[in-house]
Amino acid sequence: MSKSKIQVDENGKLKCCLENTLSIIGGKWKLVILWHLGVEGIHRYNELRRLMPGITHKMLSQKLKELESNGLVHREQYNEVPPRVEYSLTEKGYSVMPILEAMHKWGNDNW
Amino acid sequence: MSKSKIQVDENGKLKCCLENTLSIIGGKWKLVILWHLGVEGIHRYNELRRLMPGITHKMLSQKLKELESNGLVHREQYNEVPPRVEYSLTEKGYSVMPILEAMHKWGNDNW
DNA sequence: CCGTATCCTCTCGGATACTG
DNA sequence: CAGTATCCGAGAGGATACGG
Repeated sequence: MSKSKIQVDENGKLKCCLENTLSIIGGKWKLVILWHLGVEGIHRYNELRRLMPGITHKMLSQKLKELESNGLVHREQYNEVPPRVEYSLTEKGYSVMPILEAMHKWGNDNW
Repeated sequence: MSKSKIQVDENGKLKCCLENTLSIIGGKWKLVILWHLGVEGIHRYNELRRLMPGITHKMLSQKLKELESNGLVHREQYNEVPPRVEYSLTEKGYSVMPILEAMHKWGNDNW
């Protein structure tokens, strides 16, 4: 097994990339949310809740807001009664799919 | 942007893959440790400490032990004076490199 | 040199109730 | 339906001191 192609640009540079990335898509729920939106497309708020039985109201809205402010998720609100809000991935959101695929593959290979 | 190739096998199956993967390589330090060992090869304990200025004694030894018990890291102890311990990646450890590369690339592209 | 043991802080995430 | 507010507990992570 040869060494990786990854090279460090300067002192600590790559480490910072990893930490920056983790700060945006880390935690218990963000990758799962991104996966649902990436694989299945647009979802309403309560659809996402049903798809993630373990998540709480607070976590879902909080993580969606964080993902939106980081430009990974787009929030479309329709002023109807009852209210309707649809979430989808942005271009930047889709760009994390390779990470998701790599993790999914690794999870499959090691279980 | 078309949908991802990821497909869900059954109800919640892929989500579990992600969560299992996260449980092993998640957290603040594990990916950084794997990166150093994967890119630079074998390292002694104190070398790793110097490469990760922020990490504490407790975290480094704790995370190394977890990575070892999960079969990602190999620990080789030499009974000399002073003691010497070398850490390296196992085959399974190297198998997480695609995830690391994907995250590194994403971090670079988005900064 | 390479750790472990304690103790402590602080953030993440959960439960529950309330609002437009 | 789609959230926000408040409170709370557990556990991750840090500082420091001690041991083999």
